[in-house]
Amino acid sequence: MGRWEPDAQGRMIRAALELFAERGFEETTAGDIAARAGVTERTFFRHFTDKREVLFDGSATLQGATYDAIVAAPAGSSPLDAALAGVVAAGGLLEDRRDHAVRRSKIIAANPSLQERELLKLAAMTETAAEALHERGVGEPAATLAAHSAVTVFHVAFAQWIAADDGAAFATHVAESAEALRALS
Amino acid sequence: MGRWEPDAQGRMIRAALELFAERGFEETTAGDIAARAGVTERTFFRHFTDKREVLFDGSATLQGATYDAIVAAPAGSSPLDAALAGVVAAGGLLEDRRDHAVRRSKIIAANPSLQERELLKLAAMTETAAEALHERGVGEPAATLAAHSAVTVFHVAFAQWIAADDGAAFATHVAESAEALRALS
DNA sequence: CATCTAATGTCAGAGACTGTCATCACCTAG
DNA sequence: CTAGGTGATGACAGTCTCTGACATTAGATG
Repeated sequence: MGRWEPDAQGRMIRAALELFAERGFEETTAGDIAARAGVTERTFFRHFTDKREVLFDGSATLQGATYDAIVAAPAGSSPLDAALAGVVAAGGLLEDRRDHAVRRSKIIAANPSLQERELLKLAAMTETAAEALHERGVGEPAATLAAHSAVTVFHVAFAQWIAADDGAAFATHVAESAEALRALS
Repeated sequence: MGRWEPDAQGRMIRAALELFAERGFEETTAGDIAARAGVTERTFFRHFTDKREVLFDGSATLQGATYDAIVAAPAGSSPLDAALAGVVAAGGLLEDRRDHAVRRSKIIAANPSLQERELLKLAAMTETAAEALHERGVGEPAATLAAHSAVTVFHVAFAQWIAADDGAAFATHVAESAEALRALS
């Protein structure tokens, strides 16, 4: 258990979210976050590789869920359908924390350097999805293209899910965006 | 005309490319680049908003070419075809500087923080493409999805164009990737 | 009680950027 | 030909991000 106050990482994440919302990302120093969490700046950088990373703690979990769902998709699924099953699973993890996602999303939207980091995480998600498709026996370039398409759908569906306030499930937005994508060709 | 030695910006870009190739991005300081270019560090940051930006000078040009080509695409083109015409135009600008593109690409591939910046530029390209499609009367979400798809094709085609050494035109790689993308649905 | 270990604290320092003011090189008006 | 005017650069101080090295602490273990 915690030898000092428990859950230092969680405290820092919450402190960062508060401070970024109050004053903005650039106006908040790493030392500010650490102080509010009751630790030193040095401890902050032991838990997070850089100041931005404090907002992207759960991305590894999303990636893992995506990978598992793609591998576990029904045997007859097309590459695109399997990849879409992956992003639906990722969306499911966000479902019960929508207000947190909204707050976080606003902060990111207000800062280009945070958008960069988000794009990097989405790129990692794309690579993971492509690997999962390889696991299913999908070759190149189909795997990479299907992964890109699915993550694009995730991206668009996420934006709609955040913007809409109608309580529609994430999976519904995914289905709609996927339908629109197929209609392009 | 130049009051001091002319083309300070060009000198810094070339110096940066050399130094990043010689020692790596992180091992090169902004002061190193400035010194090789014959200016001070302060002057470097007057020309480039940050150290990474020195590698992304031409991206605005690519964006402009993409926008223009999409708007100028044949009247009957589908949204996806128009968007693809845009990325083919962007690729055309790279065509006669392939070795430069290869060197730059290697440096970016070796550094995550540069990949972030590249993803941000591709995202900007996506937004530009979507705007150009709006100009053609394409609505949402079709415009955004077609833009994403086209930029994905650009991304994949670029990687193949860099990797392949067979002198195939950029447009050929775009056509192949686009064909594979359509085959998904 | 002695020891070991994981997490934290303390301190010093390099490097990325920014603000401010002086300076310089060329251009133009008179 | 000389007196500004202008835009780019130099000089310098300072903040913030991030890292390395070493000491300290609280709890687990024997």
